[in-house]
Amino acid sequence: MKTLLNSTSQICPNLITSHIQYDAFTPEVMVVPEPAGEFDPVALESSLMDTWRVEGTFAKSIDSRRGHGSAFTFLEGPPTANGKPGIHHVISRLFKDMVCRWKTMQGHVVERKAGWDTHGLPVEIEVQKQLNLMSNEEIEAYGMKEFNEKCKESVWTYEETWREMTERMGFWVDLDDPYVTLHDQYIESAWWSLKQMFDKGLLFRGHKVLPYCPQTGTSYSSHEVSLGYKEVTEPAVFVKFKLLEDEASVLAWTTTPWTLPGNVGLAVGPDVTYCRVKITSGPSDSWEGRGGAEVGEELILAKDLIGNVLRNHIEVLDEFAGSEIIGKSYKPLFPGAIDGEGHPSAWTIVGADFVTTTDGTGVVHTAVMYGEEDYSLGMEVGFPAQHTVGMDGKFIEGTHSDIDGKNVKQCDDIIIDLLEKEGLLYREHSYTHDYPHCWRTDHPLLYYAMDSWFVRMTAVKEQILQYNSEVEWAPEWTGSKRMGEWLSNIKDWAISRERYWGTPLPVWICKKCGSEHCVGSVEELSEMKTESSEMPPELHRPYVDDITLSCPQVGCDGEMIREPYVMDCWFDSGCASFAQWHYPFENEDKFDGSFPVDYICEAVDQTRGWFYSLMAVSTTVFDSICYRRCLSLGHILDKDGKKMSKSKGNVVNPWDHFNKEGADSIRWYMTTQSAPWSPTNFDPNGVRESYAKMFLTLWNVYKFHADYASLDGFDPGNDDTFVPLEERSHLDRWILSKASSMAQGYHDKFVRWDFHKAGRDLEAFVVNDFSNWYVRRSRRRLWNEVDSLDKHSCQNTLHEVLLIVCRLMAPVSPFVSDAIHRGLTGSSVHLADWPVGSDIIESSLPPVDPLVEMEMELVRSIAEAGRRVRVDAGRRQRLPCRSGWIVGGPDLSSFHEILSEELNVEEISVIDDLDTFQKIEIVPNRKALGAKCRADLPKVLSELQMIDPESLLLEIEAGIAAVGGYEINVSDIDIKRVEREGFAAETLSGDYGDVSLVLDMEVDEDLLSKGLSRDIIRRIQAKRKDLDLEIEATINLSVWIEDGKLSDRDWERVVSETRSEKAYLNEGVADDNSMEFAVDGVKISVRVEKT
RNA sequence: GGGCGUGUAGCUUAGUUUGGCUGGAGCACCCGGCUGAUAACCGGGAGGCCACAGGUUCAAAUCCUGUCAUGCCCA
Repeated sequence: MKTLLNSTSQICPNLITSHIQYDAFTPEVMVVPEPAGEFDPVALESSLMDTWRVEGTFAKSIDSRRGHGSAFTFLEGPPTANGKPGIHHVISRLFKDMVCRWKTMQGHVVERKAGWDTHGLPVEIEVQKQLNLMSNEEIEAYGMKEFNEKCKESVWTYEETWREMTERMGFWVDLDDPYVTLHDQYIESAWWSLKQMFDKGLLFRGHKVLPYCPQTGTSYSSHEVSLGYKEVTEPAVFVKFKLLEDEASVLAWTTTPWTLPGNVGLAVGPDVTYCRVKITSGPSDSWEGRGGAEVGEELILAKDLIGNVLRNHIEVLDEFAGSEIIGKSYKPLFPGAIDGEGHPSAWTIVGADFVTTTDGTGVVHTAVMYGEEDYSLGMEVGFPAQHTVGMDGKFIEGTHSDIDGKNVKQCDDIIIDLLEKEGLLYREHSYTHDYPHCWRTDHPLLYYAMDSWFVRMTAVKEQILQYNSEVEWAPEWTGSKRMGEWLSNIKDWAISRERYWGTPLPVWICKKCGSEHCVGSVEELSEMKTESSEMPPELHRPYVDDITLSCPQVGCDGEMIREPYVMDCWFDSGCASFAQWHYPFENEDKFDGSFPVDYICEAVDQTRGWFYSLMAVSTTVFDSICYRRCLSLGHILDKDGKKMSKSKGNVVNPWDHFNKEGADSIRWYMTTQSAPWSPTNFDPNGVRESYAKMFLTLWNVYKFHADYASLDGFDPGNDDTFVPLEERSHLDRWILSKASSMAQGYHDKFVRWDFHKAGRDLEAFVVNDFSNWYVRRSRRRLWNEVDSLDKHSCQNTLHEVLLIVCRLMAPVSPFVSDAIHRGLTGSSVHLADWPVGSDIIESSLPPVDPLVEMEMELVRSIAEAGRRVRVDAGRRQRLPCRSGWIVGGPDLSSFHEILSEELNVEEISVIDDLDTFQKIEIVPNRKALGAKCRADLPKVLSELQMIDPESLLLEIEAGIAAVGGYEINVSDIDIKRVEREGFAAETLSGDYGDVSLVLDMEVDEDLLSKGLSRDIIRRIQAKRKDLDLEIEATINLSVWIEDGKLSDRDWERVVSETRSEKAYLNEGVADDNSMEFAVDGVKISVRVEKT
């Protein structure tokens, strides 16, 4: 007799050896499977990683598709390797990988170049912390060259960790030839693109108001600002601005008195109501601090705020809309601090929509350089943009003799005194609010207009909106709403940063004539540099800072100096589509073949990040979209829906799962547990569930097949054991058809980005249809040691369905699918074709047979119903029924054998006489009736309930039915058949109509004997399992039965089913080694011994 | 403060586009059954103010308005 190899120590024997040579263009070499062994995902995945490395499977999966000549291009959003990869990186890499693998299997060439984002503030901050350099001065004292060297090193801190994670999770991307934003080639491409913008007149100099720390000389990103909010109490003042050609003053409020010398305008709401009031009494007793107003003095402020602001009795003289005072001039608070020459709007009242009456006076003091709204308003109405404060945080000479050269935050009090002396202060008070502070020095930040370079995105608004609408976004609203809203309020893009580590801004300005020049290549730099300048060893600061250019203006012999900025690192990554190829300096073919890219995928926070910068660059440089499809992923949160953060201690380490359930289980879990764009609450139990349900089940199906195929020497490539579809059993044809329709649905869901739904369907198929029904029903077919058509039929079917399943799941879970595929065919699933096909490859799915699918569905429903019927009738499952009847429905005679086993019924027959067991019921169709009866629906429903169904049906057939005054026809009701009382029966409704199952509840000696034998067999088998016996092992058996009878035939069945070598019935006496149990009052003792 | 998501059983979720039968599954739990079938399987049960409050409608988880919670982006 053949024996099954005990192969628990031998995991996937085909994996490690790489001697098998594959060629995607030769037919697959089928193999006799080896026994599968126990499922050990970590060992399996580790050995597959080795196999892939040795075999070069990734490269082969690409190269083998070159024959079709159809590319699908992917662009990797570059991560920064100076931070550790976390679980959230796994999810985005998963969806990148999944689509690329899928498209590869569809026959496309999918090259995947890795990329690294290596510039930017986070890198500098990291190094500053490391070296304890807390200001720009300290960095410069340390040495910019040395500092940047440190940055360059720091960028690779976690590269190895990233590589390990990437390989371990099975993300196929070319890490050996990545694009790197700090490479000269990459920088040169970025320079080139900036020059395109410059030549189109889209690059300009302006100011950007940023939170700025004068102590460190650094402006801050919003991220850094959020690190340093503190609650502070500061002086706030109500200031009188004396109108020219009018007795009154306009009252304005500010919490930053130091900005008052820079005041150049007052903003009012055009639609806000203002009042002119007259002071009618002196100050109240409760007056605090400095300031005041004379009786008779007139003030203007918003009507709604009079009560909040004023501390004198007043008389309202006039009431008017803000628009009426727009254009009026007032006396500057600090004459001479700002030169208003050429700015007629300076020190006038202007209208602005952002003015509200929620606080202050309804009049907004505007100092152009010290507030973002102030600045944009100033640009709009033509206020002078001049500083009263230097980069050192001190007032510039000539502002006012009392404050010149002094730190602004220390001047609040002096300024208030000055105002008081001039009679310009109405009132002061303390104001408590959250204000950003420098996280390094703890000093308050100043909002300060920094010199900055901009890309004029406002000039290409229409184009970029158009291109955005051409992208296929998943989900749709990321594009139409999130991105669309953002773009419709598009602002010019501030691309310069006053930093050290980044792509240097390639703009030089002539000291003599002031002309600007943007350098677009290394060659151009070399041609234009002055003789005394050296070519830089790399395109970074400080080297490029030292280069001066000869001014190209005709008639100018000036020297050009570089603007000392680096570029926003979003600009770097926004150039990835061409800079990864060093286009246009080389690789023109590669760029042409991959632009616009077919697919990108990142988390949703990239909408305003990389998704935008790519689109901004491609619109301004190429006048084109950059990507055709964009999948925007939801964030990964902890199991309670909270953000993962180190401080909360809820960060999940992917390795915890890599080393436990394996990468495939994480990937499957992440794919199936929610829509890609929905936030994912990461539940470690969910990963375990995926492992236990999907992978364990699939592996055991595979093991079942492989173990017997190995034992039988089944070779799927052997024509002698192949069974044509039409000769296979209904069960085989059913699972093949079911696999086929599932595959088609799976594919359709992939196309619609519904990967989660696709995965759930596949899982349901594997667990419910394939394992719990097909394999369970087929188990005995393979136990048969003799070769038979039926056994071969089953083996071929198992082989074919497993292949379909592996190929469908390969993009999601590339390890287990490959292990099984290699076990079945000797070749990698990643070299196999997508079973559903594509526009370039054929489908390989078996035919769909809707009839057999519908019949089997009914058979399974009947089997389930049978168990319910037994429970209701109190008849245990192992006690057979003599007869069962099926009433109605399609012809299920081909399935009677299955049904009789499932139901434990000796004989299944079909009868037509519905009325023996059934009656009809009328179920109202609410949708149809509601449309017809509207408000009368409840009345009609209750009347319908009263009517005799049989006669109503007759009336409907005759067309004379009416209920509650409404004519009722067939479409208003559904007819349902239900079993009559008193039968052990159940009726099912479905596409096949109504079908009833009726069971015969009679009991006789023969049935009791059969039931008894099943119970005895079951006990013995459990005992065998307890004893850890091999399946082939034989036993010696003794059975004693009291008050019951087992027929000879049933006793023989017990003996053979339990592989008993010696068997004794009612011989000798039961002893301590035997087990006792009772079935239907019959006492039984059993003794099992190993032979 | 603004924009865009999300909120359904203890947990993970389907259903929301297009209103209509008793809101459907899985995990966990309880009862029963079955098993040489795997961390399994089958039948049944318990568990839902469908975040909350209004509105539209004969009818709302679904449409509308507002509120709350949570997440992202912007200020």
